[in-house]
Amino acid sequence: MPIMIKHRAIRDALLGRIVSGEWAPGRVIPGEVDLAREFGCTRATVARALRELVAAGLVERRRRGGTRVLGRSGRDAVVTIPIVREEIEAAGHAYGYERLTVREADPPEPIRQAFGLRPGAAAVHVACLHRADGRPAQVEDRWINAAAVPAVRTQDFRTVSPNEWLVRAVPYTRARHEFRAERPTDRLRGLLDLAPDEWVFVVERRTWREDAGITVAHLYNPADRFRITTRDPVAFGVDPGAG
Amino acid sequence: MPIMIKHRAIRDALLGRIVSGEWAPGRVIPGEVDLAREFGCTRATVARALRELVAAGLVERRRRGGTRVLGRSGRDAVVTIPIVREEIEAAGHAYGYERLTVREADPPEPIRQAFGLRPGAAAVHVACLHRADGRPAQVEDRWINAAAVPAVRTQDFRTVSPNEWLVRAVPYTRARHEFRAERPTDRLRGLLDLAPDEWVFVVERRTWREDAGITVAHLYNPADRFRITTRDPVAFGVDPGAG
DNA sequence: AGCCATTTGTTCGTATGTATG
DNA sequence: TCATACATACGAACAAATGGC
Repeated sequence: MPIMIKHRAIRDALLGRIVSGEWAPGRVIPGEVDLAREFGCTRATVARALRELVAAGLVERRRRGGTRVLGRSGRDAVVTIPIVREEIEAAGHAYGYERLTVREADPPEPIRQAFGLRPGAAAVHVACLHRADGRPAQVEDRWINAAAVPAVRTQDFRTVSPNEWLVRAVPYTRARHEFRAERPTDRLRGLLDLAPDEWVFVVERRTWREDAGITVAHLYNPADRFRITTRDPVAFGVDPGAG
Repeated sequence: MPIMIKHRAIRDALLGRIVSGEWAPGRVIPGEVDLAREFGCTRATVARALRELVAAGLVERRRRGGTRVLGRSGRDAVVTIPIVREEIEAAGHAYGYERLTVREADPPEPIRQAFGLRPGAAAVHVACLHRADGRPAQVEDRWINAAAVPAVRTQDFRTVSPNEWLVRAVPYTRARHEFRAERPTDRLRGLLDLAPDEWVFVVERRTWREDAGITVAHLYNPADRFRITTRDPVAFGVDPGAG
């Protein structure tokens, strides 16, 4: 049993009063000096505990106004974007990778806009197929901004998937994702071996480095065997470790 | 122009060195005392800046081992679970609500397990339909644990949707979501006025209070006109406010 | 509108504990 | 073993914002 870490104990004690309803949303809780006296520590320690509750979105603080409990609209959640290779191997299946096509070309209009490229500027397009025990699991369709990532021209992606190459080679500063379901094209239906009426679950991933677009990827998954799950954003609710 | 806040300035300076690639993943960055000397402050201030980078998942710290830059697998993102009424009104449509059924009954096995209920224990089931300008937008199918939320028996949900009633009346401590696409039942196809081959995008939401399950909801959306988007978890990358 | 006490926000310097290479 | 570097905490001081008189 680890010894008690004060700021964490305080944070958890306050958390308990909030989730138990003892301190209802809207209520102003005692000030730092009062809490410091109650818990037998200095203001700085209480402040640190409160700062974590702010980061978790549970309370709001204002000078002079004190610390107020927020109502949890409770709509924020954290998703871990799955990496198909890891998912397949974690499930105990054999991972298979096959590059379908790679070419340098003029990207279509929506992609060009995402990259902020002028017409005629070049980009690299890669399509590939990921398998689990030989069965198609995901089609990856990706554009990479050749201006932002010159090294992409030297890659043929024959054995390394663009996904894995990019995370290693190219740092990015922003990412955005979109989840949706789509009617598959005939090509997708064939590649993924879909049931006649089956749709695809699409994960669209875009990354930027500062303001320059790096890549736009469409990850097509058979909707019958794909899902995305979330977890709570308040990490310390379940894991007190990350302080 | 706000005056410089040291720990924030330091945090951003370090962030810049990381995202620019000057400090590549795997590299051990200078220690707290060195950074404190460089930035002209005390160790505590540097430590606070570094703590935020840890929280953001950009670096890893170990006693004696120092602070190491992490490769961004970059898979964490934040989703805001959409509330159908807000989405519809934000889009400038008229929101319509219709309760379909409400009854107290024995929940099916998967729901019972989620609630941790013994067979025979009662729960309330509600089904309702949300509309945008009269057009069906979402079917909400929900079980509520009557043991954990006794007040649910007094509600008929004729005018207030279970969603909005719950967020007001029942605090929760944990939530989990799952996104997937499904072949609709005939009933759903009719209710949502789906195209003949159209699938539904399902948001499954479960909430708990401590260890007691509160509710399991299935939100069925026409896949043709529904999507979920994410944003970056590193708040200070775009908004320096949340320190 | 303006003053002012209150409360949070930031930083300092110091001290000591703890994991670890 | 032991020096190292992070981790926690203290007490003090001043700055900045702001709600209420």
